[in-house]
Amino acid sequence: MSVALNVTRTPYTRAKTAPWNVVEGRGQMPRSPPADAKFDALRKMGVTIRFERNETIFSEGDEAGYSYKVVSGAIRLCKHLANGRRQIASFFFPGDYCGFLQMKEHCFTAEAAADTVVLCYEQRQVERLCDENPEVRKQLIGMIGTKFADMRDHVVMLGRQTARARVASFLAYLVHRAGAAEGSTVELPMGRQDIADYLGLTIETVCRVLSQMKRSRLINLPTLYQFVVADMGRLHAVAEVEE
Amino acid sequence: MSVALNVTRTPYTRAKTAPWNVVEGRGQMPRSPPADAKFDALRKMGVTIRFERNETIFSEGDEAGYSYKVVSGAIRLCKHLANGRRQIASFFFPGDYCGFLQMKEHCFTAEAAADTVVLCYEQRQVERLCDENPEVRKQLIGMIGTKFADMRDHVVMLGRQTARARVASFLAYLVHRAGAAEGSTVELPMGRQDIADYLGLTIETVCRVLSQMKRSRLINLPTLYQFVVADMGRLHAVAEVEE
DNA sequence: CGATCGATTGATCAACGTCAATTTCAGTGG
DNA sequence: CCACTGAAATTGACGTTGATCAATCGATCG
Repeated sequence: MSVALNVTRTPYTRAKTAPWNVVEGRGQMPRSPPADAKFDALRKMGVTIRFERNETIFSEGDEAGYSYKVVSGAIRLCKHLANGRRQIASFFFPGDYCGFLQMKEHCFTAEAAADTVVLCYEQRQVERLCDENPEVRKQLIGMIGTKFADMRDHVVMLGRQTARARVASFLAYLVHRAGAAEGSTVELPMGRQDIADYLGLTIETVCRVLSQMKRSRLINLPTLYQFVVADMGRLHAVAEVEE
Repeated sequence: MSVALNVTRTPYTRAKTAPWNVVEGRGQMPRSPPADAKFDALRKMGVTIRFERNETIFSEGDEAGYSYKVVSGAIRLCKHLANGRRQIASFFFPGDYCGFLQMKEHCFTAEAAADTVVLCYEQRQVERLCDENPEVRKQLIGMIGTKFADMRDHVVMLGRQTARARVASFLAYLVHRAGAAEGSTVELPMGRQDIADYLGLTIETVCRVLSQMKRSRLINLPTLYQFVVADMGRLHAVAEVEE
């Protein structure tokens, strides 16, 4: 799967292919709220697997035999372009279901954006369960709908927002997903390059915007992988207006 | 739904709200292939409606009581931003199903991008049919999967492609959807502003790129609403490499 | 304590947006 | 059929945002 690229800029940390580390234990449950309802019928069939940051979960072109539910960490779904660039189409956070009904093969690559624990399901079983159980079906369709809405928002962001607005939107989204209040510390599980590749920017631009937001006391960055929003109102203003 | 905007640039042709023109006849079938299989169970319940270019089909915030199948023309699904700009998240072409399972209200606006005929279904009935008939369900889920893949490609385009590459990708997509061969004339049902709003560019940039492609004999533009690709290989090269 | 990798900052540049004319096109009425 | 009109498309001149290139910083790990 890995192709020799004639890259001009520093290549990404090469995503390692996972040796399929099956973990016996059950990972701790998500920090975030995305109401989990009960997905128990599925959970019973899931196998817990741990991935290190940058490990590949599946590659574009692989047969789509499994689907995943994130327990902790984060998954990035991305496409590697011919010129050595990357675009991340989605992140999956704890509670998110990452699967694709009726797909023969994956058209994107999934990698761990941080050290990540997932529950892994056989696709066939998910589909069977879906056929049999209308409740599970509703759940799953609901999730798909949510992802759809998220992706449309992503499209709007990429098409029409400035760099500042994109970063602000992203931070606001993370705060929302974490169910955090103004002033509380929120995890930023992925690296700067991942943020850039999600927002359609360069890592330098992301850094500059974050630094500038920090200087203007809109946010604080206690560590590389955490942030605090001082004023959600202002953050939303930057995210939405920013004309 | 229409809000007074303090717009600086020339406003779009104001989308007229449809007086719900129910048409008795059946529109001519799509020019394009998107293998229709059979959707007959649904077709029976559909009501044919005609919309003029720029008529609103439904607005963001409306109750999601109906779904639509495009017979001819094109629908744009878009978001109107605070600063008077617009981003189109999807186009729906003949054969496409535009509907949203398990959604209380629409989070995007749908408008006719050209004079358009649709089949309109009651959402409740679609869902009931979906519950009862596994075949219809598979069909629908398959369509959703296809739209998902399209949207991911859209994200990649917006995030990582140059203006030239975006226009080339879009034209290639239309050729593909039309099932057209190199050298044959393909319809470009929507206006330039719609193309710009889909590609995340300005109308001026779209015009310049199209003109330049015409000058370099990559494409021809017999009328405003038609184009011919001289060399699909070159078009794909521009769409994908374009580093 | 050095080495390494990711993050940050600065200087410069090019792609695309903005603003401002035309030009073309699709109707409409004589 | 042709002149007139308004809307959309096109083209040009110029400015701004974010990309590129390059150097430095800072944390983690032997």
